[in-house]
Parts: sequence; structure tokens; C-alpha cells
Amino acid sequence: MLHVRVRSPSTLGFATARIQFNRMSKTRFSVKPIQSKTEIPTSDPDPNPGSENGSAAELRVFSRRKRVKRTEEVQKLQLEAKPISQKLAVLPDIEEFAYKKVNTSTNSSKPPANWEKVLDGIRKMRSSEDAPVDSMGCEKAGSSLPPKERRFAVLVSSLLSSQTKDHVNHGAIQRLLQNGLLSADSIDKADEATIKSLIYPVGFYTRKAGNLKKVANICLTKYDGDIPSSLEELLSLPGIGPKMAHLVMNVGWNDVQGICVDTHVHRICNRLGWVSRPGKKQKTSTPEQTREALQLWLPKEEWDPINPLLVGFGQTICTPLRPRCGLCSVSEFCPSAFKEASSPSSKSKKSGSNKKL
DNA sequence: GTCCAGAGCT
DNA sequence: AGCTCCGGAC
Repeated sequence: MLHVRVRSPSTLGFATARIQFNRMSKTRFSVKPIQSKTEIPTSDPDPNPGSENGSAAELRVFSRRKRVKRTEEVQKLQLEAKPISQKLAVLPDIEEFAYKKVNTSTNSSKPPANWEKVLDGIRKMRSSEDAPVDSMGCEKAGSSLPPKERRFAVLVSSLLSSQTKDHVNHGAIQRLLQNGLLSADSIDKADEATIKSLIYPVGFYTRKAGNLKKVANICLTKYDGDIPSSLEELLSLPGIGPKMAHLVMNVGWNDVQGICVDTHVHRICNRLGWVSRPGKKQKTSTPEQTREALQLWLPKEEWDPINPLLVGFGQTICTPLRPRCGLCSVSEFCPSAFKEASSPSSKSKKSGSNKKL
């Protein structure tokens, strides 16, 4: 057991990489040495976006496949990300720049009262609970593989894991791995029906099997079997939306460009009153709004850890339906504590509530 | 039967 | 903003 709490945004070296792999296991880090010595060189900040990205990234801006339609939110996200990735091609010290760039634009909003106490309290609750996310988060995918394959595994895991219980996703990944189908090349060659049967029963497996084939082909032809290294390029992949794009940037590239906001983070931040629509007191209505609002005040070192923290909290205590406020140690700070209906399914039919309590 | 959950389309 | 995709937990 080893408690590590290190964060050095400008110098992402060995230590950070190690933490990244194990960040799902709460404060417990297995002594398992870092898997591949080639993963991240000790001296250089981050080699992966460095070498081939310079000109290639620019080219891809033009060759980028046009999606039929993107939602406004995603388009906005892409615009947001563009300046950073353009700098990526030019600046050697990417991480540091990205950190400053994002961080300077954030301090415009005042943090909510007691947020540190709340976060601490949640951390404590989380360390005694075991949430599904702890044992099988998708970051674990292919952690023993070489960097490129590992990144691809992370991407695949992200694709499959949406709307799917973690253990189901884990099983699907294992089956793909056992059948040698966890690389862009092999998936591109494989039969879609085979993929489909292997990933079953992840949610929406038919669509995901198709997306997987498309993504593998894109990775193979445009990225030499690797995965895209920028937010906007990840977003252009079928089946990859804002939530997964940020997750892949965080986990796959070790590059935190934004908070990975899923419904748990979205729900909990709103319950806590941590986010609101710009200039208003209203709750945010989409995870993307939540992400933007949260990034306005949350210190950047919390951007990465807050997702697993709140997801686990949301799976065990601050559940979508009937949150267990009685078990929550920070309910005193929560404006929504004990406010939500405890009746099972009578949200829309108050009049005919025949099964109250 | 209800709810979960992210992406994408309308 | 609402619907669809999915199996499965409950």
C-alpha cells in the first residue's frame, strides 16, 4: 500500500504515468511496477504527440472526415480545443502550455463554499466503499500492453463502456483480447459479426460493433494504428462523444484537456449546487454545460480525479434514484440533501399514487 | 414494468 | 428537447 498524492502539471514524468494507471484503485496502489518501460521516457515531457504530430496534425485538419452532423455542443467543443492542438504542433513543452492555457481562463468564477470539505468527505466515503468503478474502470484496459496498443485498448474500452456496466465491459474487453482482437489491424480485418458476438452483451452492441470497425479502420489508415491525439480528432470518431473524448485524452494520452463529465458528475454537481447556467441560478441541463461551469472554478489538479471520485460516489451513495443521504457524510453541505422523493416510480403520476411508501 | 447511460440523429 | 439503441438490475 502506498499513498501517493503527487501532481506536477508541468513535468509529467514517470511518477505521473504510474499514478495514471492505478488511479482507479482509490488510495490503494498495488506495488506492481510500471508495465512498460517504454511508456514514458523520464526526461521528455511527452513523446507521443511530439514526433509525428507536427505536420501530421495539420494535415489531418484538412483530411478530417466530415461528419454528417454534429451537435452544437460538440462543435463548440471542437472550436475550443482547436487552439490548443494547433499550439501542440509548434510548442515543445505541450503539457505546460496546455496547463497554463486552460488554467488562466478558469479563475473567473468563485468556487462554491465548502467545496474542499465536501470533496474531502466524499474521498473518505469512497475509501471505505467499494464501487464497481474501482475494480474495472476502462483505464485498466490493456495496461500490460505496449503504449500504442494500450492506447488503442483504452479507446476501444471507452467505446464499449458507455451505457454499460463496468464488469460487462471488462468481460467484453477480455474476450477481444483473448481472441487477438484488440488492435486496429486485427479489428479492421475481423468480421463484424465476430466482433458483435464477442462484445455481447454490452449495451447497443450492434451499433458499437459497427463503430468499432469504423474506428479501427480510421486508426489504421490515418493514424498508423494508433489513436488520435487531440480532442477534436477523437470527437470525429463515430461513437466518441465529449465524455469519452476527455476520458481518452486523460487516460490514453495523459493529457487533461477538460473534465470528463458523465451523468454522475453532472447529477452530483447539480445536487451540490456547484454548477449553474452562465449568469443564472438554474441548474445546468447537459453534461457539457456542467463541464464548462465546473471548469470555471475547480482547480485543475482536481479535473482528472473528480470523475472516478464522483462516479463511485454516485454508484454507491448519491444514486440517481433515492440517494442515500442518510449515509452521506457531507449532507450538511448539500442543498439537495433529503429533498428528493423516495417513492419509486411516481415522478410523473402524483395524482394516482396508489403505492406510496 | 421502470430505470440506467452516452452518442447521434431529428 | 426527445427519441433510439441494448441487456440487465431491480
